[in-house]
Formats: sequence, structure tokens, C-alpha cells
Amino acid sequence: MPIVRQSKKRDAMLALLRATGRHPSAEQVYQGLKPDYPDLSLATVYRNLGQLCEQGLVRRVGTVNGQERYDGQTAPHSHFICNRCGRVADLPRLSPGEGCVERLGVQYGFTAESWEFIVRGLCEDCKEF
Amino acid sequence: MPIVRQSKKRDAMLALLRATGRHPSAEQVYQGLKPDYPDLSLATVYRNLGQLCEQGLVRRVGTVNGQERYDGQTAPHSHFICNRCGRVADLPRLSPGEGCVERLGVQYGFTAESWEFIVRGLCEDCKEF
DNA sequence: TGATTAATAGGAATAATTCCTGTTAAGGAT
DNA sequence: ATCCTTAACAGGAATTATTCCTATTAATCA
Repeated sequence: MPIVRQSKKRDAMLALLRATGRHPSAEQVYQGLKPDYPDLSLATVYRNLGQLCEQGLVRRVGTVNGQERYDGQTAPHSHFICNRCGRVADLPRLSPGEGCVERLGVQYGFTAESWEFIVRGLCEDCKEF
Repeated sequence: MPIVRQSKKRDAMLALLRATGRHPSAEQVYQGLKPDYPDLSLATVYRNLGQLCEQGLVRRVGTVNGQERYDGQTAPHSHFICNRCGRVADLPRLSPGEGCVERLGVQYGFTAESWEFIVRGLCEDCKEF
């Protein structure tokens, strides 16, 4: 595991992810930073997203229309995903009882590293088709 | 929405998905049926998986290593996904309190169509690295 | 200030999924 | 039973999100 150096672009990515509530895709992060970093490469975005996830600073939310979405908010919470427009919205924490996942791990023999609750449906705007 | 005709291959896909507990990918469904249906096409597998999902007979479980996984079990339950070997296992139903999602829908303005709880970590075999 | 190597751009490569064209066959109408 | 409409299909091409590769740049430490 190599040491992590300071990187302007990675810092900007994390700042963007923390500032937005939109749970952007890699492409959207790229488009969002391209104006400020004209020589930004999409490969750099993917590499840094992966690294930020490994560091636990960013979470993968799930794939929407074939594209992974990322979240810079690390406090535990859940997500709503619109099946029509692909919008990802935050929901309050929704989880089974305290210690529930741990007990299941013992029972089924796994070690839980993370868990998530996702609601899918139609958002306010898409309801009226 | 066109009428749904009887199809040997689609029936076989559904039977396979209902019989297995492995939550296979499209490719795995294809490989599993190829012996019995030598002229089966991967495009057919994808098309029928999509249709079965629309009909509510099959559920998408989530992407593991870039591949979507499918589940023929429609009774409500949750899933464990191994971060190392990609194994998907069933867990008992884990959900927030009765009516909780409905209340959130009212509060946040969405219409929920489905929800899922996913635990990720290391399975029994992968624990010992 | 120089050495080491993480970070990067840019473009090529990979691979899951979708699309397209001509053919086959399910099932209702005759 | 036979004809008609069109859903289902095979096979292969196209699309596209993501990863990989190579040479270059720059962060950090001695």
C-alpha cells in the first residue's frame, strides 16, 4: 500500500462530492471539474474515486443506468433512486436494529464491512409521468 | 406493451433462476442453459431477463464486479455480497418498520416501487483471506 | 537540491450490455 | 388444420462504462 500524496485534483473531487447532494457519476464529476482543471483526465477521476472509496472518504451508492454513483457523505444514511430520471436522493438512516447485522454475521458466517438500504421508485417530478 | 407469448427458453431461464440459490449473472444463466439449448443467444438471455424483471418474476440484486446479478426468488428477503469472491447469499428479510417506507414516501414526495437491504463484507470462505 | 515514486494525461484496450437484420415460430383468426 | 400477425430469436455488430498502458510531471523526503 503506497503512501498517499497530496493531489489538487483529488482534493477538488472530494470537495465537489462533499458539497453536492447529487451523488454524481464519474462522468459528472469529470464534467464538473473540467472547467477548473482543463487537462483533467477521465482516467484520473476513476483512479481517484477508487482510491477515495478505499480510504473510506467516499461511498459507492449503486449503479443507475449503467453508471456507478458516488457519495461524499460518510455519515450513515440511506438512498432513494428514481427509476425514471435516475435521481439519487438522501434518506435518513434506515437500518435494522442495533447489532442486528453483527448477529447475522455470526449466524451466517460472514464479516460485515458495510450495509445499505436503497428505496427505488418514482420521484416527485417523475410521478406525473 | 405487446402481449407475452410462451417461450421455451424464457421458461427455462425462470426455472433455472428459481431452482438456484446462486443469484447468477446473465453470462452464468447463458452458460447454465447452453447445454440444453445449444443455439441460445446471449442477447436472448439479456432480453428475457429484462422482460422477466418487468413482469416482476425476477429481481435485479445489484452489480458485482461489473456484472448484474439476478434472483428468481420474489418473496421479500435481503442479500449478503462477498467483496472478495462476489458470492451473493440470501439473508432473512431485513426491513425498517412496517409502513416506514410509505411514510418516507409521503414525507419526501416519492412513490416507492421496491426496496432492498444489502450487506457487504467477507464470506466464511474468504474471511481467512 | 536531488532522488524516489505517486499522480497524471491521453489514448488504447477490455468487457458488459444493447442494438440491428433477417429468420423462426406462438397463438389467434379463418 | 392452415394462414397471419408479430413476438421471440440467433448471430454478430455497435455502444459505452471502466480499466489498462506508457511516458511525463510533480509531491515529499533525505
